[in-house]
Amino acid sequence: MSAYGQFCPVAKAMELLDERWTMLVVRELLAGSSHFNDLRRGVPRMSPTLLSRRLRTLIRAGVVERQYDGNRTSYALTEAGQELGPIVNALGTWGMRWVPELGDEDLDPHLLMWDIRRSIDPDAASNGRTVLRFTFPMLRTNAKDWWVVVDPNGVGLCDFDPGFPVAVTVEADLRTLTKVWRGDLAWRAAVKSGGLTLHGPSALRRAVPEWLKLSGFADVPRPALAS
Amino acid sequence: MSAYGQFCPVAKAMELLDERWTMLVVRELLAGSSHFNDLRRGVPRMSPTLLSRRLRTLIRAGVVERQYDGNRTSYALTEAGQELGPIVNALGTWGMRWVPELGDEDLDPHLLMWDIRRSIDPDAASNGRTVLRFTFPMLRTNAKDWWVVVDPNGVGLCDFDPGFPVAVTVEADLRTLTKVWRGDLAWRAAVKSGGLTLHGPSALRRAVPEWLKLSGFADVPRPALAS
DNA sequence: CAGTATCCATTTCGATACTG
DNA sequence: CAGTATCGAAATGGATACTG
Repeated sequence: MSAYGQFCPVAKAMELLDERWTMLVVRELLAGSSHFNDLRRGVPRMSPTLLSRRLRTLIRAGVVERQYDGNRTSYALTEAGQELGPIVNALGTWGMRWVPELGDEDLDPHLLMWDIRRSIDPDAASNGRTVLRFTFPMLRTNAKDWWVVVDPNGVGLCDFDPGFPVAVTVEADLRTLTKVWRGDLAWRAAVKSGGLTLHGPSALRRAVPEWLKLSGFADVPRPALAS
Repeated sequence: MSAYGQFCPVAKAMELLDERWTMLVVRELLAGSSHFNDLRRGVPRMSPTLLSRRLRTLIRAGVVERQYDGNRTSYALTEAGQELGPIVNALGTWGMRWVPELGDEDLDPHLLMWDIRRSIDPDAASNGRTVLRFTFPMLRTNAKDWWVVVDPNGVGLCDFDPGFPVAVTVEADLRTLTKVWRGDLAWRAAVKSGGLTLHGPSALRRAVPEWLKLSGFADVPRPALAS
């Protein structure tokens, strides 16, 4: 029931790509996730059953390949999948420009931290391990506190205290940090508004914006607003 | 229930754009249709109720504008809608490259003739009105015979004999003409295979390929096939 | 870690007929 | 021409629990 009955190549593409969640799974693969549970973190509200089904559909369509390296399963984009990169990029750019408002429903600390984690350069921790703590005081859930462990070997994300000393704590309103990440709000303005506060030695505090890269779409030029 | 609960701009874009049929309506608007019943011809299997609903959604999203010119309603893309042009294009290109097979279900004489009609240059009829007849002998439906009336003022499409003298008749197998239109099969090869035959004075027969432009995606380079 | 199984509420869509 | 009304069938997906 998902076929359009059209020979038009746009229709043939959309038969696959307009299924709910599919583009977000592709986006997550493009962003570098390759294991099932990593993919899940990029689409936190998707049930594992559905993710599994979408992956199978993408494999059948020749967009994704399943690999068994050693004893882990992983997923990778085929050449066809890689060619969706510019499309996902264009969609994100379009979304930034024309769907700028976020509802409270769109804020998600799990996804935000997952994205932030991914964008941190491991080499930022020049001298050994560095831990950043993020806290969202307004949240009452178990998604309130996060620890990002930056290590030359990689960047880890915990929702529990891993026990290492914390260099800087970022205390933020969820919406504020989300807007900063998206490039909707300047870091400086966020701090000024009180929606974002750093705690820690001032030298380290000043270094935080160096580590914490923003979304790849943060620099998309917004359309001039008509009023 | 169609929201993703993500601040990611790709997700925000797809909340709108991954709804079934939506991209095809946009494609049709980009191709130049602006009236309800013209749009319908570009998405023949979509019910009018659903088209109406999608248009309303697109209007609410700021992608389409409804206009009342004189006594006709028409739809046009806004600036946001125009910016979907490159995306639709990229999707069609991707579809050509990676979804090359067409099922019998994908063949549709209504859509094919609608597309062919659109691509004919009215000025091709240099000396007054010219009528091309298309016939699909294998079809038993009322979609078997078509008349394309090329006139300096525009190109009309009829599924009944308008009564004007016919310059050339194109007799074709539906799949063959569809493949020619998509650029999957060369005109010459189609004729040779017997899937496409022209009837009429040879001077006019030779002119047909000049009038009958192919799909905008016909020239997309196909990926090298692995075997 | 990498998924499957189950199950039902909800949505969605297609077909058809009809209207100002 | 430009839609709306209605209605049932199908599918879709969310939640949750479970498994090798």
